[in-house]
Amino acid sequence: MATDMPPQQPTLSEVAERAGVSRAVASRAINDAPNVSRAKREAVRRAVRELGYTPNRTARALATRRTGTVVLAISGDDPELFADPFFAQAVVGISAALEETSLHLILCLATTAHGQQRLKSLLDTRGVDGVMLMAMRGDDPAVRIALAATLPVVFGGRPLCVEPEFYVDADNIGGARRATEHLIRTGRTRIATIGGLPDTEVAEARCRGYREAMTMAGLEPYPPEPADFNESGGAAAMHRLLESHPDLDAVFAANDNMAAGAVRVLREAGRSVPKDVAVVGFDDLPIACQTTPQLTTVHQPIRAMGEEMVRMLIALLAGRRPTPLILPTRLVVRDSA
Amino acid sequence: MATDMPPQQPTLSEVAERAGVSRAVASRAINDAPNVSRAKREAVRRAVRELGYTPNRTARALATRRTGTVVLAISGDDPELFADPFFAQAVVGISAALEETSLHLILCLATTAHGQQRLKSLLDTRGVDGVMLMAMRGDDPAVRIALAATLPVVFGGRPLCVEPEFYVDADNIGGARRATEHLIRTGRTRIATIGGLPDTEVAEARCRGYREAMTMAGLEPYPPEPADFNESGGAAAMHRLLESHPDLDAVFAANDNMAAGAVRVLREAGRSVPKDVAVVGFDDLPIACQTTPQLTTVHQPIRAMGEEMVRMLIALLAGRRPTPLILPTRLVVRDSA
DNA sequence: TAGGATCTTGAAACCGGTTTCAGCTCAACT
DNA sequence: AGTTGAGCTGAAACCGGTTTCAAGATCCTA
Repeated sequence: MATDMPPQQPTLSEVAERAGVSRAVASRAINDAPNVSRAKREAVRRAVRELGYTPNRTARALATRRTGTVVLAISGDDPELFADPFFAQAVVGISAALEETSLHLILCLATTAHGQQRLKSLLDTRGVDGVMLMAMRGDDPAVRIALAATLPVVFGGRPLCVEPEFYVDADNIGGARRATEHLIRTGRTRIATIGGLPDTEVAEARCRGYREAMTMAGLEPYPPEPADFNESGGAAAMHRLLESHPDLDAVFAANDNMAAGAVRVLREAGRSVPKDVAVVGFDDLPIACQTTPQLTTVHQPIRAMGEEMVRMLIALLAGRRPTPLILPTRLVVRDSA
Repeated sequence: MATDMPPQQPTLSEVAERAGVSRAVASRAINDAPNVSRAKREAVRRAVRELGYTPNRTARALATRRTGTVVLAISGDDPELFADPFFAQAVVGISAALEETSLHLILCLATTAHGQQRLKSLLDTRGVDGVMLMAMRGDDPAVRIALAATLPVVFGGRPLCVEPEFYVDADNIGGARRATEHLIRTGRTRIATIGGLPDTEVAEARCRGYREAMTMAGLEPYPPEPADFNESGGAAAMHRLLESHPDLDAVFAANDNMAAGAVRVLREAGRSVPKDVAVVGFDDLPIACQTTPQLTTVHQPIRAMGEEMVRMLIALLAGRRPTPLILPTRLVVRDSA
C-alpha cells in the first residue's frame, strides 16, 4: 500500500504526461474550465486519480494572486484577551461560515507590539486575501495597519472614533436601552451603571443606551463607573459604587463578566440580588448562567456576527460592496433582575 | 503621502534594478545571506527602504517549499467544541510561542465531516509546514488524515488507542490520583466518579488515577459514570449517581464543567457541598471559580501545553527529534472539597 | 466547396521569489 | 611569474501552477 506511493507528491506535469496532454489542458480539466474535449478531460481525471494528485496550494496562489486564506486579527493590550469566551464563539461562527468556502483561517492575536508587527508583516507580504479585525479602541495600531494594507477589511464591532466602511456590530445602544427600561419597568429608580473601559465603542454605546432610557423615564443617569471588562474589574467598580451611592437599587453592567463581579460584591456586602439590588449584564456569555442568581442580560448573537463577517468579507473579495450590518440584541430575563 | 505609493507592490526585480544589481544579489542581501559585498548590500537595503519593498510570502514559499504556516486542528463531533475555554487557553499559549517565530497559525475546526475534508485538503495541498492536532478519540478521522500526510504532526493530548510519536500531554493519571487521595485524606470513603466520554484517553487516564488511589487505600472504586464533558452532562450523571448510590459522600468529576453540573444537582437535591458531599473537578478552568462553592480541582497547565506543542513542532521542522512531554498537574484546594 | 465561425490545443510567458553554477576579480603564497 | 583559493557576481534554472495566444481542427453556411 504505502510502498507504491511516490516519494514526492506528483506535479501537474506528471499528470499531463500520463494523460497525454499538455499542462495547459491538464490545468483546465482540473479546474473545470471550458475548452477541453470530453476525451481529454476524462483522461486527465483518470490520471489525477491514479496518481493521487492534488494541486499545490502555494503554486496556485502565486499564479492566481489569491492565497485562499483570510485572517482574523484580534487586537488589544492584554495577551490573555483571547481567553474571553466572546472570541471563541465568534471563531465558531467564522469557521462555520468559512466551511462553505475554500478559504482557510489564519488567527493572529495582535495583543502585543510584536504581535501587531506580525500582523503588519502578514498583510504586507500579501499572506492573506482579506482581514477580519476585532479591535476596541480607535487608536489601536492594528486598525491603522489593517486600513493601510490594500486589502478588504471587515470590522467586528466598531473601534471608537473610526467609522469603518465595512463592519458587523451588535445593537449595543438598543440592548442597553432595553436592559435599563426593564429595570425601570420593575420599579427601580436609583440605577447605576458600570461602564467598562472608557475609549471603547462598546462601552460608549452601552452607556448611551442606558442614558437614553434613564432620561426618557425622567430619571437622572449616574456617571458610568469605569472598569476592566472582567470579573475583578466589575467587582472593584461595584465597591466604588457602593461607596459613592450606597442607596442604589439597581446596576446595569456593560458586560456579564463585570456583572458577575458586581453580584459577588453585592452579596458579600449583604445586599440581596435581586431583592435589594437588581443587576443586568450584557453579552449572555456562559458565565451568565453560572452565577447565583443567574444573570438577566442582553443577548448578543456573537456566532452570527462571526458568520456575517465572513459573508461580508466574501462579498468584498468578489468585488461587491456590502453595507454595514447591525445585528439585533435581545433581553434575556433570568433571576438577577 | 499616499499618492506616491506605487499602485502595485514593488517586486524584487524593481529593487534589484534600482540598486543596480541582479535579482540574485538582491535576494541574498535581503536574506542576509553571505557572498554579497558591503557596498551592494547597502545599495539593496536602500532600494528596499525607498521602494517600501516587502517580499511576497507566496513566491518565497513556492521557492523554498516552506509555507511559513502551521495548522492547529481541533477535532471532535461537536461544532461548538471550540467554545470550551480549554481551547482558547491553548491558543493563547500557541500564539505566544509562535510569536518568537516567523510562523503563522491556521486554525482548522475539524468538527464536522466537511471540516475534516477541509483539513485533509489543506494538508494534501501542502498548505502548511506542520500540524498540531487535538483530538480525543483514536478513531477520529482527523487522526488518520494527519498521520497520512507526510508532515510533522504534534498531538496535544493523546487520542485513545494511538500512541503518537510526538505529543504534549498533562499528567492526567497523577492529577486524578492526587485528587482522589485528597478526598480520602479528608475522610471520605464512598467516592464516586463521573468519568466523561468513554473511549477517550483523558477520561480513561483520569479514571485510572482514581482507581489507583482507591485500591491503594483499600476502597472499592465505583464504576465511572459516563457523561458529556459539559455542565449538563455532569448534571445528568450526578442524577444517575444519586439514584444508584444515594449514600455517596464524595464525587471526583473528570472535568470542571461536569463538576459544576454535579454541584448544582447536589445542592438542588438538598445535599450540602462540601459538607454532605465533597466534589473535586479537573482542569482548573475559569468556571471553577464561578461556582458556589468554588471548585477544588486539578490544575492543568493548558497554556504551557500550547507553548510546548509549538516548541516540539519547531524542533521537528528543524529536523530534530524531540521526545514526548508530559506536563505536571497539581491539586488546587478551594471550597468544594 | 470555399470561407468563415467555433472549439481545442500546446508552446511559452508569467506569478515573484531562491539557488545553482560558471566565470570573474583579487590577494596570498610558492 | 604562476598557482591557488576565497569572495563576488549575475545568467539561468527552478518551485508548480495559470493564462495568453497563435495555430490547427472541426463544423456550418452559403
